[in-house]
Amino acid sequence: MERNRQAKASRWDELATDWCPVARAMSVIGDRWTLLIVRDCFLGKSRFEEFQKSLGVTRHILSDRLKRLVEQGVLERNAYSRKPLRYDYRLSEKGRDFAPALIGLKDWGKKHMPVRKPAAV
Amino acid sequence: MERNRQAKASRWDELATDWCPVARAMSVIGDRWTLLIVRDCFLGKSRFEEFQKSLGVTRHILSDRLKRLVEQGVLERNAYSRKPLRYDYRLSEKGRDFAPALIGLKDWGKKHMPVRKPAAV
DNA sequence: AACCCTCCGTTCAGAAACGGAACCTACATT
DNA sequence: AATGTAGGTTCCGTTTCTGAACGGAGGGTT
Repeated sequence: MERNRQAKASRWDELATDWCPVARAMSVIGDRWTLLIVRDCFLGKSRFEEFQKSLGVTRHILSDRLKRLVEQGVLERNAYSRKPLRYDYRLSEKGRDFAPALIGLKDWGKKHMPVRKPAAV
Repeated sequence: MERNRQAKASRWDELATDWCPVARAMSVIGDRWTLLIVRDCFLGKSRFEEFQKSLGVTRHILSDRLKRLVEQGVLERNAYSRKPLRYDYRLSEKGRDFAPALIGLKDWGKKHMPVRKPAAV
């Protein structure tokens, strides 16, 4: 019943209590997908299927990451339809405050990670 | 002999060719440790053992991440001792340019991820 | 009503990544 | 010769992720 992610403190949860704020930030976004979900939110996406199509991540992981982001208060989940009960995910204040960091990453990527074609097949 | 990390393009390498600069940035730092190594570099650390003590990451993973960061041009590896051949790792230009993003993350962590004691045992 | 569609997930098996500990190499110290 | 230090590598078991299929609640179509 309880979150078994909580149950046994992994390296992830250890980061959450680190003295360094960067490490604590990484305890939320320190994986391949979470930050990209946040980015998609900044780009106006808000629904499960939108994220899934955009990222190509497995539904399983996406489901987990969204849950985590909501738990962490980065996203807010609310029903946008009542008849077929459907939820979407939108940035909270905490999430919107991520903008500067995201811009920093964007600028760095833009400057230092030029797109290179995958080696010709 | 060749890097087998290269051999089969995993999800990681796909990110490196993504249209979005944030995604490309994540292809470098999108894991639990890499960014923290970079942070340590900003804090003046430069040697394997220093990183290892600071992060508590396994030597195996640390070794891999350092190699990756050097390949990516974020760090530069140079021999600081010749007699017992020893290397250290220092930020390149590309690495130093990471400062704004790092500061963004630090500010966010500071504001939104208060240190909470690990639940009392 | 029977059928198919959409949305938001969950389940399962196999593959990849990670963690912990021991080991290795090269030199220096005692 | 034994011990220590720095920078890794190897081995192996555990955790996490992927890919693909399945579920279930509702809607729309015929």
